[in-house]
Amino acid sequence: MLTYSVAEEFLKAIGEETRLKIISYLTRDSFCVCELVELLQMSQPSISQHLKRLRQVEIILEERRGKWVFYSLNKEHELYTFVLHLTSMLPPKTDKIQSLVVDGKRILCE
Amino acid sequence: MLTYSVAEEFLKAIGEETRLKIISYLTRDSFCVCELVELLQMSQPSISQHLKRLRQVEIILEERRGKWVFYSLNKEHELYTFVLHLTSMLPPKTDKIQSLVVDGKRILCE
DNA sequence: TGATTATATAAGCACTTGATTATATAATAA
DNA sequence: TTATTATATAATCAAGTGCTTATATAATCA
Repeated sequence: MLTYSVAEEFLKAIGEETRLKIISYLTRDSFCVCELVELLQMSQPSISQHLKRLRQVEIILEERRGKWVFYSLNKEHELYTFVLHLTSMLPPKTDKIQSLVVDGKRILCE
Repeated sequence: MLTYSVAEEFLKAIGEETRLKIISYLTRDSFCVCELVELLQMSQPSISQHLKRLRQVEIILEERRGKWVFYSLNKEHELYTFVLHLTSMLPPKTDKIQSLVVDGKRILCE
């Protein structure tokens, strides 16, 4: 059972356009920070700060692989299905991901 | 289909402890402002401002009856079931409502 | 080792938020 | 009509938000 305070924290964490887009991307696959920078066309510090906010409510998980840190959705989270329900109502972000793949830039930082 | 911007606005509107509690009360019944003031133990202007915020995203409806303005959940809202899903995970607010009824204060302003 | 790449963090700043106090508006009661 | 009750709005202010720029940390490469 959630508390009202925890629900507030969670909704504030996901209730921002950039963070909603990040979550939407992560429903498709896991991505490293530099890929999200490319997909969202925002500065790296800004993306890192948004990821931190999402990490704080534990809706995303991080995993370092060499130079890169990959982020994924936390499928064990109490509100994971709730998040999926929401993102299912939002425009899918598949097109931009496909562009990355086609351009051979699935990891494009270097 | 929602837009990311509309989803952000909506989550910001419901993502606040007092507003979540208001919504939770409204899943049980409709209430006038003065009842919500009593239930939530907050100032009348503060409650009115929270109600305004919820009205702006149209998740609640208002209806004047004499001196009182009653608020209810908008069951036609695109995100109504989403909201019910969320409140179902939060502690129910039935006890406090029952106290009002027992005290014969279901409309206690005057 | 030093240079490069990837990511995180800190400081600064404009903007938003949520409370309070004061006041305006709307309906009813005397 | 005037007084009272219910609700909405406005002004103020401290705290939070999200961006930018600058810098720190972490891993890899030459």
